[in-house]
Amino acid sequence: QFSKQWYSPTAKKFLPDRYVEGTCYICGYESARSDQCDKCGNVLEPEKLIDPRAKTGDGALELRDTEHFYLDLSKLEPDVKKFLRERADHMRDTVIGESLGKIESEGLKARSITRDLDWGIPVPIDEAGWETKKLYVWFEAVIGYLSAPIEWAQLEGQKEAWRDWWTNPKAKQFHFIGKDNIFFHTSQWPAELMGAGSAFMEIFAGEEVPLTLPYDVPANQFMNLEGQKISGSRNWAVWGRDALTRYDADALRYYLTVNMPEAKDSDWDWAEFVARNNNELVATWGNLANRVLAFCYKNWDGYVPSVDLNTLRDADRNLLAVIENGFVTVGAELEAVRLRSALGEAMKLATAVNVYLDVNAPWSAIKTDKEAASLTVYTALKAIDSLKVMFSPFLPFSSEKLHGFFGHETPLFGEQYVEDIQDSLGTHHGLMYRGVDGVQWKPSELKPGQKLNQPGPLFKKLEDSVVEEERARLGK
RNA sequence: UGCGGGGUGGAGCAGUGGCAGCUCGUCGGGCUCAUAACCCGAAGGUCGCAGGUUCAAGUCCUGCCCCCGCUACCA
Repeated sequence: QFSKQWYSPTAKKFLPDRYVEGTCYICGYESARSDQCDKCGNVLEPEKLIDPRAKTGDGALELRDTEHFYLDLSKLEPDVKKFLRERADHMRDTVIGESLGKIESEGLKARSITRDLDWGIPVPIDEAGWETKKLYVWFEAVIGYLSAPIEWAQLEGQKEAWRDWWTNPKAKQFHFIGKDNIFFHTSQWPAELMGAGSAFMEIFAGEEVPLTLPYDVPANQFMNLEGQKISGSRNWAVWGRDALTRYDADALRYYLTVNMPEAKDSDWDWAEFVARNNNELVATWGNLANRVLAFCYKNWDGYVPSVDLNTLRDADRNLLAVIENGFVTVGAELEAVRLRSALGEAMKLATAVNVYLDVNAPWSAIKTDKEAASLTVYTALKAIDSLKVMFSPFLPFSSEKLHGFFGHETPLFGEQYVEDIQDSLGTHHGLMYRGVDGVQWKPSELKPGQKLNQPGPLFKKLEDSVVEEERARLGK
């Protein structure tokens, strides 16, 4: 299909609309973008722009025909609608509104999948004129969701392993993205998959099997920084590697999770980071683990109290039942990708253990009734050993550390490592993971009398001065 | 302009037509195992604005205001 596009003979290339500005043919504003006038707000037809010029300074412009490939999504509109309606109940309102809601009000239109760009993946056509064109990133990048697992499976030496996700009807695929990419993941990529139907597997493996469609696209809104949009070029950012030189990964992960823009934009605020780290992560959870382990390590000579499990009191059993139920409630929130809520549920359980300790006061009981104190400490330890698992998706490093304090034989998590990979394109790094056997998402089976390792604080309290230091780094 | 999402105590959020909740902060009390951490209690809200439907509205309807995104041949 052909369309008109502004071309710069000087630069010998087509210019994206956003690089073209001129006089608005509606209100006369002289610095209108070619597709929309910032003065009067009207959407413009780029070819009607008066006195068009390149923002890049590439001389006079002329309107030329350019040919591109299109995905005729309108033909798949009924299929995409059906796909989204089937998922509307478990997908976020923001995502369904932006996808199904929009399609219902505006329809699904054809989209070009090639661009006049000098970088990117070439269009695989040998005719003159196509050598200057490239595949549009959102047409090809999403294919990586399929091709990357296939490559991974081959590297792992289990050629068929990728099929666990792609031809297994029980597989649930989740796409974690930002709100600006909702269309590509809820509509275009599913349309590509549905359009291909079982043809991909027929060509690839000689079987007529369809590929798995996405189950959920839990897109987040945006996170700003100290009230402004994050911008790498202006250094208005929190750089991961840099921040990790000053803060523990789990402290950053905690704040990112509780502040995750699941329903609306949120703001990274350094004062709030410090407050939440100190008042919630350290105080409620870190202190709980530390106070019980330290108390036990000191008074039971480094061992879990050797209690008879049949003598557990009602209060002990009740607490453990509440904690055990957390694997259901936290698990359900995780599955529904309500991560803030999942973490909040786990924190509530940590508070429940703090309350239990306050009521049973083993530091008093130990003076008069060591057996009772043993039961309380054992119960609290077992609860913490379970909570560690519930916190582990959010706070993997501290959970592993805590796991170590308990003296368990196998680690909580497997091992990540980098491997050099050789393929037809050369050598590149592959991020690999060697897992741990068995299901980890289950209540603790802490053995009475188990040997503990010397415990210590899980997290660090942060000084208030951090706030000014970090704010001073911004924008420089 | 059109479409989608958001606007709820000081801060951040949840809320399915039926007594407006949670975390933090604030104030008061308790405890002393713990990183001055933990526990209990209290104060604090005309749910963006204006109408409407209903026995009953934060929730449903209409209009308006503000913020963000999509409406891009940017990723």
